[in-house]
Amino acid sequence: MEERYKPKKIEEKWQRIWEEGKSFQVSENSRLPKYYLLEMFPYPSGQIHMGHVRNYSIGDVVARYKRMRGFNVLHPMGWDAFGLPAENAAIERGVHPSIWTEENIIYMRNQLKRMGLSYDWEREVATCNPEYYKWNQWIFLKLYERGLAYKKISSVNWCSSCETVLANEQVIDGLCWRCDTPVAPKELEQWFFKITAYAEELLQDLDQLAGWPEKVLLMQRNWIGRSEGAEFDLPVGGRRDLKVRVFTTRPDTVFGMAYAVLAPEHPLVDRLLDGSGERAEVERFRAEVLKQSEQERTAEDRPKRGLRLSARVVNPFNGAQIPLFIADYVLMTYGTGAIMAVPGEDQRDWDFAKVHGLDIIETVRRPQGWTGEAYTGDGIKINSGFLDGLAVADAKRRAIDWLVERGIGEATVNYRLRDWGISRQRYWGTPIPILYCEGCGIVPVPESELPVELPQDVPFTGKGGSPLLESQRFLSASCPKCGKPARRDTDTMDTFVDSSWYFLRYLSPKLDSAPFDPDKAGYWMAVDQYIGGVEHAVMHLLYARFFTKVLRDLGLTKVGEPFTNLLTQGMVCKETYRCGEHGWLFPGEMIGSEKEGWRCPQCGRAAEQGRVEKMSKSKKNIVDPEELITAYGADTARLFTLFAAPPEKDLEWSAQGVEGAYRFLTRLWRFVAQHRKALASASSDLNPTELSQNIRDLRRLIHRTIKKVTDDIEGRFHFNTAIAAVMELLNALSLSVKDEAIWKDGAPLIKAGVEAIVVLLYPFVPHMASELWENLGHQRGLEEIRWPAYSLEALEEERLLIVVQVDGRVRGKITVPPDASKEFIEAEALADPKVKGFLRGKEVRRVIQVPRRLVNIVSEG
RNA sequence: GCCCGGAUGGUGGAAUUGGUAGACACACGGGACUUAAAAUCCCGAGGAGCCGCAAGGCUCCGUGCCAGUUCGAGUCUGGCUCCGGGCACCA
Repeated sequence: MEERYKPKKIEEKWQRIWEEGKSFQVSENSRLPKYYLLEMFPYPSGQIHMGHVRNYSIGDVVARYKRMRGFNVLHPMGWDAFGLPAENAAIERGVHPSIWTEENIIYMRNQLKRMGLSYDWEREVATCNPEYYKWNQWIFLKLYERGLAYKKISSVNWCSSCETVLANEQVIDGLCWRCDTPVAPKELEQWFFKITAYAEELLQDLDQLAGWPEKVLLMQRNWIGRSEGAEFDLPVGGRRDLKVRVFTTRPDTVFGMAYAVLAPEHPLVDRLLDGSGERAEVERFRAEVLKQSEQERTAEDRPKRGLRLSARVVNPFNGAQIPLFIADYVLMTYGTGAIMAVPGEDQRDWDFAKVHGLDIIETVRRPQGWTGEAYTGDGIKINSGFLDGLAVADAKRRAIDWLVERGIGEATVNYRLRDWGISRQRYWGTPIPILYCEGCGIVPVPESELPVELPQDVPFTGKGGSPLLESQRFLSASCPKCGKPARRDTDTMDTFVDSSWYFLRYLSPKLDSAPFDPDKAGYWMAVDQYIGGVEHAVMHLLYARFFTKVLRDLGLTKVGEPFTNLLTQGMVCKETYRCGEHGWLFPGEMIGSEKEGWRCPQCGRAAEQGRVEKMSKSKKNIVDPEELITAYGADTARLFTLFAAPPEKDLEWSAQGVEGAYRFLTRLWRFVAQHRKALASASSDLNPTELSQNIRDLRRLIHRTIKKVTDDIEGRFHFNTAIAAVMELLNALSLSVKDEAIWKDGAPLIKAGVEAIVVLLYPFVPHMASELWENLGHQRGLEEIRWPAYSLEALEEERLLIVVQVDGRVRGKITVPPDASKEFIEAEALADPKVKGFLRGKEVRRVIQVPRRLVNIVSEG
């Protein structure tokens, strides 16, 4: 064994051994219980970043740990390979998206392999391969057959100069990111998946997900946004043929209705106009509203803008004619696109009524001393006709009954969740398998003709709509029904479609007769542990849950929830530097020094140290994992990211922290190298003669460390504290080996301690642990070794330290035998000289004991 | 704006169920080794103050801010401040 730790050499060695030995390939044919571990697959952007290093290091700990616990672990990896950056690279650098993507995958796969991650690479998938996206198309057709895929008009961000659709991130302050032209909405007919058909089930089933973080469940619940209420019609004054259907969650407040509001886009608005003057005003108002984002329109701190129409509507409950408005704070996408407004009991309506000088009628008695504006709490109904005297909940029911009896309304459940728009006017995605025939209309591409492949020969200009429109070969087809010429749909699918079922494709990645093998899904599903960034807490996870339910209803899998346990990891952050004039600076490009201060290379002015932010290219605070691995090795990179913070918290990058992780590994290496010979001759049995106190303490520490590391990995993924415990054990062993007496009687224990460290560290730093294990004389690799057990007997404390408080403040400490009685401990505590001092002249009122920990003596009432 | 989180020494963090705040590590300071430096090893340390020649001992304050519950609060409750994630075409 070499004296020096050479990570490059040993990491290459073990990676080769794992690869040649196919150590991590798994099949369904195992007597062991299955464990499906999944990490969110990366977008192949070019290089892995620290977020990936963190995500996959966490995952690999779990994978290797679970194998040691005797599970048949499926741990796959693949590529979320469709997306905008590839198309941007094509536009900016003239590389074809498929080539750019393929090169990135090759490079990044190599980087992941150099991290020593225990994937079954035989199962790798890339969503941009026709063998994969064929099944996106197949699933689309199944959804279409079931009425779960449909077309409707919706608006997109349109740059009139580039004549193209922009993604939200390509719109900067309302302007096109390429040409600074103001972006305007444009109405297009687009494909939607009817996720709302599953809204109730998606909500209900959250209750089954005990293994998900509470905050994610809450975010999903709020996103789905179920609200119960009523829908009913308001007749338009003097227009027998017209009525406005409104949705409200507060049917009990109908007697407080001061006015009604339509969304400016509401189709009924045009039919309510009186003359060209009003039409022009409405057009002007609509144009203003269109400039605002939905977020701006609904912001509670902005003035609510509205336009009063000449038409009036009738409150069916009391026959009152009330004003009708169009206003920005009512959205066409929620409810019926129209509301009744009750300023007394709704703050938005209250704000609006104040601005427009409208009546405010209170319909719920305010509590004593109420000073607020709109009152949304419970109470007794007033000013409400037949509802007077009822509580809010009863009044809601009575009001709905009243509506139902007269046939003008009904109880409804409304969701904030909207259908999922999947159309994208782009090239680098899955083509939507639909044809348009002049005679037959919309015709799905027959299954037998899938996949509809992306054509290679298209220009990438960033202008003029989807590149697919430029390919005649792609565009023209013949109608499968009548054989006449037909035109292909040129939209491609949202990339969230790809990632909504990839975890199923891993189960049979090469199958060409179905998206996945139902038998294999029966064995592997659901995913036992899913690990990825918090930023996916709502959308990706909701879409994947939706797809799983649809695939279940298609009879392909039995599970209704894809991910049993979820770990959402925090982001990787680092400090930033910027120049007042030239913006963000790379630490490496600054001039000057740490002592005299860093300066901007362009203007020489002092660089301000900005705050710690999420690593991103734009803020120039990225650290390339490649350099890290080259300089220190994969084990150090892994150890640092796992030790610096618990997984769910943000991780702050620290060059010194990396240095520290490396130093620990070096120290461990040196320790084993120095004592290897002595350890080799140590027997593995302890001398049965009486052990000294020091040796008994060391034995307890070893077992306590095994327990601590086990509990930290198993229960809560707190790898930082697990590693800290191992460090403590190494510190203790380092002291022990200096003690002749311990060597004499306890050599086997030192050996057991070193081996425990190596085995416990294997999930974290597998290369180093494997190399040390081999050097300790073991023939079988750690892949075949079981996780160590601890002995309860060895954990037994020989004496307990009890803290003694007087009136809640620590005043003394006593040591007692572990089986000491309450009475004994109380007597000892009261007898402690320091405690006595604090009790002098005071009366003991009561004594509180926490078993094995603490005594609190309360002296005054 | 709305929804969801977070804040603990000079720094990252620990304290798992309301019971010794600061484990482990980094940075720092001191010492050993060395001709010297690096590396390594050992020691110290939350802040303020007090007692003592010294070793050492003692007191108060302290987990973003303000209240509250409790014998006891980093942990629970209410109200704030600041920072971050998501908000439906980034993935």
